Amino acid sequence: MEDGLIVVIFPDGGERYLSTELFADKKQSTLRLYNTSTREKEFFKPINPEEVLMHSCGPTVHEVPHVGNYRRFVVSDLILRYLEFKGFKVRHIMNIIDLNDRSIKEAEHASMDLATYTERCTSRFLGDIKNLNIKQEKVYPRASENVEAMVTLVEKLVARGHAYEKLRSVYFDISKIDDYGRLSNIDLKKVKPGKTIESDDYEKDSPVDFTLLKRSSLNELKRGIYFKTRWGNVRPSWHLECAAISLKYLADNIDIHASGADVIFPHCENVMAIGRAATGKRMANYWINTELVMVDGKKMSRSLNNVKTIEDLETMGYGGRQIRFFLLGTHYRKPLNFSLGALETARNTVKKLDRFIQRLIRYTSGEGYPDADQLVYDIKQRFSDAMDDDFNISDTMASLFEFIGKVSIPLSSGQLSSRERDNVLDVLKRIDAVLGVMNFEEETLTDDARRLLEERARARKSGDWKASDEIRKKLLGMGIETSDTAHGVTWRLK
RNA sequence: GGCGGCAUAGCCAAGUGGUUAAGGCAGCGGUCUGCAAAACCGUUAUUCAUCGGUUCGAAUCCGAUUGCCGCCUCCA
Repeated sequence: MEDGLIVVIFPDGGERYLSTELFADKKQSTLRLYNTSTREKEFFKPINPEEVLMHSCGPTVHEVPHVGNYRRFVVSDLILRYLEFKGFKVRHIMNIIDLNDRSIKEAEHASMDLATYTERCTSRFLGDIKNLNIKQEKVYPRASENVEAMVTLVEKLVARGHAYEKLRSVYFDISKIDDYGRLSNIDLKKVKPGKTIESDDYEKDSPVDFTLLKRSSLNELKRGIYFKTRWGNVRPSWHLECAAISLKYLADNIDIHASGADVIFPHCENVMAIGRAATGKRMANYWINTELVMVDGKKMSRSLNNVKTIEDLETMGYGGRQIRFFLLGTHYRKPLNFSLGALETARNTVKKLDRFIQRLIRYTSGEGYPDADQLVYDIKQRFSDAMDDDFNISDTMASLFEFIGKVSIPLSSGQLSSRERDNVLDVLKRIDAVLGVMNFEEETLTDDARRLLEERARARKSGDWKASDEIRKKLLGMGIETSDTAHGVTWRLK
C-alpha cells in the first residue's frame, strides 16, 4: 500500500504501543505547523532530516527592542528548542537589521556614528535575549556586514529581469512573480493605489514595486553611509537585507521562516518574492508568524507610545523567566495582552514551579508510589502531543500542571521513592529544555540565616513565641519564608 | 473600502460535532499550626457575544447581527 490509513484497535486503548518503534514513522514527523502561506496546519517535513534550516527575522536596532518584539524571538526559541527536543539538528539564523532608514535617522539625531549608535542597541538586545533564556547563537549576521551579498543578489535579480534601475535606485518588479500576494493573501488589484506609495519613491515603474537599493542622499554620502555599485552609491532596503542574509547563511530553500504577524505584508511577502526571483525556488517551506503584544487593546509599538522594554519590566521587579513565561503563555497565533495582572500571574505561576522543584530536590525518599512511573510516562506523551499540535502551549501547560498536581500527592505524603523522584526531576528537565522557564538550582542559606533558623527552633522549643515570631519576621526580611510542619521546620526563598 | 483574525468563569486561557466545558492566576472553605506561611483536600461557567438555521445531538458547522483587533501608511 502506497498511501492510506491503517486503523488498529487495541483492547486497552493502545497508548503504550504508540511510542514504540512500531508506530515511529521515520519519514513523517508528528509535528504539525500552521503555515501562513497555505493558511493550514501541515505536517512538518524537513527538506533534509539531518539538519533543519530556520531563519528568524531579527530586530531592527535603531531602538532597544521592546516586549512586543521579544515575543516573536521567544517563540522562535520555543520552536527551535522543540525541534531539538524532537531530535532534529537545527541551523538557525537571526539577523540584526542595523542599516535602515530609522537607524540612519536616529543616529544623526544622536549625533553619533551609525555603527556606534546601532551597536548600543545591539548589545542591549543580546543582553535581553540572554535574560529571556533565549538560546544564544554563535553568530548574529548584521545587515551592515553583508552588503556585498545584497549587491550580488540584486545583480542576479537585474540579470534575471526581476529588478530595474531608475535614477540610481534599484527596484523589484513584482509583475514578474505570478503568485505575488499569496503569502499575505493580498490582491494587488484591490489595494488602493496612493495608499501604498511612499511619497519619495515616485520613480518606480509601478507603485507596488518595492525598493531594493536606495540611492544614498547627500547627507548620507557625507556621513559615509553608502556603498559603491554599478548603479551608483546606494544603501540596501530591509526586505533585501533579510532575504540576502537568509540565502547567504542558510540556503535557497529553507524549512522555516519565522517573523511577526504584522510584517507578513509587505516584508515577508517581499522576502519571499526576492528568493523566488533569484533562485526559482521557494525561499521557505513553512512561514510562521507570531501575533502581536497588545496594550489596552492596541498593538504595542513605538508609534503608539505604549512600549515597555525588558529593562522597564526588570525595574518593576519582573525577571527574565517571568517575562519569558508571560510571552510564552499564550498561543503564538493569538494576540497577547500586556498588563500588570498578566505579569503578576506569570510571576506567581513561575514561583509555583520553583517551589515544586525545590521540594523535589530536597525530598528524602519514601518506599515508592505505584502510579509514579505511569505519571512520568503520561506527561512525556501529553507534552509532545500538545506541542506537536502547532505548539499548543495552553494544553502543554495544562499537562504540566496536572502532572505536578498528581506528583504532589506522593510527594506530600512521603511515598515517592528516590528513583521515582529522580525520574520526575528528569522529565521536568527534559520539558524545560523546551520551555526554559524553570530553575533546578538548589536554594541555599547564608550562615546568618542558618543561625537564625536554629535560634528560632530553640525559641519555639521553649515556647517563646514572641522571640520566635520576631526571628521569623527577620528571616522574611532576608527573603526567607519558614514553615512549621509536623515533620519539623522548613524554609524556602521568597 | 479590501483582506484576515478574535469573542468561553472575577482575570488569563484550552477545547472546534457526542460521556461530568482542560489548566493557570485570584478568591472562598477545610486539614495542619501556638499564630502564621507553605503544602495538601475541597470549591468557583446547566453554559461558551447576540439572534436564527442545520443535526438525534452544537461552545464546536452555516447565516445574520454586535463589539474588538491586525495588515493594506508610520512603527515592526
